[in-house]
Amino acid sequence: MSTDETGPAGSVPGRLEREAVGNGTSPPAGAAPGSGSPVIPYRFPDTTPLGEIVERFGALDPGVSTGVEVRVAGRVLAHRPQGRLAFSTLADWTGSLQLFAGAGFTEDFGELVRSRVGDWIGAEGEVVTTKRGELSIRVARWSLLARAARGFGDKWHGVQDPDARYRHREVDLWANEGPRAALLARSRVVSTLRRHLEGRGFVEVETPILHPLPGGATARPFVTHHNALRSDLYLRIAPELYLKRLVVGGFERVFELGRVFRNEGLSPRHNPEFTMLECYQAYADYRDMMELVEQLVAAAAVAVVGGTALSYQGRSLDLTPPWRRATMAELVGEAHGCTIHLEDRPHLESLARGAGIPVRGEWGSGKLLLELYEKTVEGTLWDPVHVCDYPAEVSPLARPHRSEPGLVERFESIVAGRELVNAFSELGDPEIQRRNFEAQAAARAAGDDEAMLVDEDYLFALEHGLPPAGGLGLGVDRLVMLLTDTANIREVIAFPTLRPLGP
RNA sequence: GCGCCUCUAGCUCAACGGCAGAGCAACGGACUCUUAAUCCGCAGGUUCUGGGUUCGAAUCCCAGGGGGCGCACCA
Repeated sequence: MSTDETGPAGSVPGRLEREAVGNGTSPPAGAAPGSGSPVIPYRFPDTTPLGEIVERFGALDPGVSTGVEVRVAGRVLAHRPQGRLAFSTLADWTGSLQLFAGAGFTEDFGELVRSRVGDWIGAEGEVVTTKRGELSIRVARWSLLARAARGFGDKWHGVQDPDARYRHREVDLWANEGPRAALLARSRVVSTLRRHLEGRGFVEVETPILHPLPGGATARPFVTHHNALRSDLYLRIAPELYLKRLVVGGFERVFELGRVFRNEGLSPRHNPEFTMLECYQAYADYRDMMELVEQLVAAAAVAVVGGTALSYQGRSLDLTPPWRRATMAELVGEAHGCTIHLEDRPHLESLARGAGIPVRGEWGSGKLLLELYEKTVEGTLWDPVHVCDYPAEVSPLARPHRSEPGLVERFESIVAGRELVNAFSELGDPEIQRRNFEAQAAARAAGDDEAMLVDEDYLFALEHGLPPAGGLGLGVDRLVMLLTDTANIREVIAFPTLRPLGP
């Protein structure tokens, strides 16, 4: 076998046969060992994308011969042999086009007739229209590029079983319409975010994924172990602290687009690993971040759907800047028809009990306000809102509000009832930061296993001076969900986390 | 982690206590303009797994496994 230049796929047809266990398919009878089973080429260069051909020739009259020869490659999505003629639908990632073959003008016509849905094929021929007027390639020569030994699902229904779709995404991508569009949209979103930030002078950086201490968010981490260092490390729950250390180091505008990992339950809106955009801008505050969020989201929307007004899950959604800005206290007051004062704890407590929230004694009035907001307001917000001015006690990394005691300059951007962005005027005072960390550590000691730890390296960095800065974190998967009108986060992740099969 | 629903041929689904079936795919054949091509033929099963009830279980019960949704947690 090692001397056979056609390689294993072409030289050992018997192997194909043994591996074709799925649906009982096997090579055509004509491809028995030694009797000329097709030779798979190592390359098939200089092809024209099918979408380009469709666009160039558009609508022609029936029965036209253009005189233009093209070379194309793709996957057979439908196959309609008809005696001494055969029609196939070939698709690549730019579009699809019909192949038109005939015994009188196509080399190896008999073999082409035996090709199957799912096979990869390269072909050369003239661009024509058939008698019925369909743009086609009149195949003169062709080559099998890969044999599909397994099927791609039902012709009408594709593959519907979610388990099969997510476990075998390669099948899903060919068998169903939506998934490929969703992943391409995701790519456009990421590319747009990156270009937009670079256009504003931001520099993309990469910070560690293996953290000696989890930090930058309240979440349970994944733990792993480094053998040579003989120490446990944590997969990052947020890049925040490292990015701000870069700002201390003089990187005035930084961003990172990357995966973070949180050891929490799965749901249609939560995957254990997800993509977050975080950026930090020196000399800016949280109001500047609101403007940045609006421009980033609007740019992504234009890139994917062509505008900032769209439809999500049957409801219209307008992402056009500027977005509404309201404080958390205002929104909670609106919902309950009263005025909220953070210092009026008995009032907050009675509202919470009225809303059926189990109030815990150790909660401060800030935590009470946050609970009220999350349980009674957040899910009801639809069009975008920047929810501003969070309680200090639930925001250990944000800077105290310039005029409102007990609050910090923090906002979350809520779109379609869900948190899309979390952002602050960054806390640069190392003494306040140390006190906040210590309060978190105390909560952790009291049993809150999502509370933060004291990060001495981060405090050391702050002691060298963090300039005034605004920072934001944006959930990229959720943004893609909004722009592709999908309800399940797994639809916009190529290979979502699934429970492993087997014993 | 808890609750509800679900799992039948490669795929999409019937059969719902009484012989496990259809369409598509695949395989063999016919067919010179098809479009979900059509027509003829052939083959395809641990009904997710293991127990139980019953004369008889895909169907009812119990346990386990995968998935979906909801709750909790969170972005």
